[in-house]
Amino acid sequence: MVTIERGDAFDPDCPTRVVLDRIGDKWTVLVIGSLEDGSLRFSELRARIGGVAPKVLTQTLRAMERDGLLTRTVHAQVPPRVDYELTPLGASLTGPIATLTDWAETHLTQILGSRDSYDAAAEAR
Amino acid sequence: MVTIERGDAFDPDCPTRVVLDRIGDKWTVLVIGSLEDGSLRFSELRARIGGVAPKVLTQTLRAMERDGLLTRTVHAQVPPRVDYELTPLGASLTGPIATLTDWAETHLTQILGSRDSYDAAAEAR
DNA sequence: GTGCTTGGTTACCAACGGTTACTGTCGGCG
DNA sequence: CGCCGACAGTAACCGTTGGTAACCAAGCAC
Repeated sequence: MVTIERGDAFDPDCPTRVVLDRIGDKWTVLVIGSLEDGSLRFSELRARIGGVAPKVLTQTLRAMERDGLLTRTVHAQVPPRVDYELTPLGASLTGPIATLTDWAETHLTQILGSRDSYDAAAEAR
Repeated sequence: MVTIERGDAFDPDCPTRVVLDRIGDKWTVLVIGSLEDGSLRFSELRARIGGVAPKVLTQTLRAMERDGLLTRTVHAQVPPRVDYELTPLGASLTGPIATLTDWAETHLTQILGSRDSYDAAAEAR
């Protein structure tokens, strides 16, 4: 057996890397957080997530749709309306992501502090 | 109190974004995984993590050191020796990351399948 | 002196993320 | 009739970033 020793993702050819890349995408995380409690339309997502350019949001949404994390529903209306909604697969990601954001919130001050002292030391150097 | 509505990270000025950015970095995740069970030297990390360029590894390690996730110890030896080791803060990240990689491994086939059908549909279009 | 090892740094380059501006469509309004 | 505005993007451009290849410094063995 080839026991890939717990991590697996250390092999650049391992597809888990691909998944990690997607999860690692900043916007993906924020989109999932935004859709956690219901579907939203494009412009609502844009407003909810501060500072995202439409092109980038489109790219992110398409990639997520491709990966089966969300569904894209176009309503043939006069002002076009497109709803985005998490699939069960996408919803199953909210758990792990919540774990991560919890960690971030908990250790935020610690990190910022460490960063300050590092910069101060570099300054003095 | 300013209740930032569960997510917080939706404000681009919120420092949690910064933390998410770091966590979202592909290499950071892999470095933490590599150091999980003990310190490693630069070249060991390089070998362990497939496909990382020295420059990028250096950047990643410096950023992590700055954030207090790991310590960098230089031994004044003839062939220089530099050891990298997780701090308690860095080690506390292994939990959340494990959650994520577990998810990735569990849903990998599902994602890959979704991706295939999406591509097939696009092909036919 | 030359070569070897380790741990990087320094050009250099392509690709991607991001910003701004523009498009298409249709209803409504003047 | 003709123009405007809303929505959901797309197009063109451009700067930063990730990545590659080459080089450097220190000391010891030869």
